[in-house]
Amino acid sequence: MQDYDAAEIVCMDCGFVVALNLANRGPEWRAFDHKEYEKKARVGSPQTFTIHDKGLSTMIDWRNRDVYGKKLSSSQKAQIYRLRKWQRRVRISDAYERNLALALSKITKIANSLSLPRNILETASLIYRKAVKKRLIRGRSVQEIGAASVYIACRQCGLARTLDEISLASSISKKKVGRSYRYLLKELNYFVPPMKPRQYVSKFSNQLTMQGNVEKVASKILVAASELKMTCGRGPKGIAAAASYIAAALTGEQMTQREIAEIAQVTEVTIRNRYKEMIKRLLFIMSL
DNA sequence: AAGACGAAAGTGGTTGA
DNA sequence: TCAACAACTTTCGTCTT
Repeated sequence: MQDYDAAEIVCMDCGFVVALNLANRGPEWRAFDHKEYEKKARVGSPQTFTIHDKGLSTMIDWRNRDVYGKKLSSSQKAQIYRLRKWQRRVRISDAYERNLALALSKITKIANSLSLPRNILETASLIYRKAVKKRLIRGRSVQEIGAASVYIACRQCGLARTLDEISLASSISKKKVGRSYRYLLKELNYFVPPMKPRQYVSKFSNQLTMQGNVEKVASKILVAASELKMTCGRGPKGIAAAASYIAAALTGEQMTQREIAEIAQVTEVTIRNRYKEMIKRLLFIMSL
């Protein structure tokens, strides 16, 4: 996955940055509202769901000149003026378009502040479009639905982002994001599998700047743990944190429980409980 | 002195009557 | 609508390195 805004190639499994400094082949601008969009749009830009008309519309130049650069006669000028007016009306005429333009810019903002890869942004935009089409936004906050779309997009792509992070980036309370999230899932008939601990592990090890094999060991522990049916009914974060802790210890990279608890957003107690269970079971298996 | 440990009470969200 | 409930957190005193 390529993230042009951050000029990175990002692994969609774990969010790991594979390469930096790509050439940006997309448009060099971003549009936050329709006016700005009109100023910056040009032919040949790639299609994207993040702009309300998918970046596909034509636009009439504002200078009153013809293709040869000659000034237009006054009757031509008047005609062009009328054409422009109509085009404006056609493009952002109804509430639908206006809503979309606003919401997509909000979604872009959230995604950027979380430095999410481009395809998450596209997915979130697509989800939002569906929501609008089904008239699910009526009487609801655009921001809330936007934030929820981003969250769903993350979950669908298996990127470990918590409600907290989304709520922080969008400055909308966790409760509201969660509510809208469930609402969208229900109304759009989406199914989102619960987070796998595995996905958290990669996130943690990135944030902890641990070496690659710590992550590998942690994954192995998780596989073993889930085979032992130890993962059901438990919060995936706690399990992932515990696995990371054990893996770090095994590879001689000793992390304190607090350090892991900090970035995993669980308490040391939870890590302790999980990892004690795991150690017990794993040792038992190994002694067979 | 810092980290790890564990008991006990508290919290917020889900479930089932 | 409400109480029971499971998972997790908070708090705090004690043990270990």
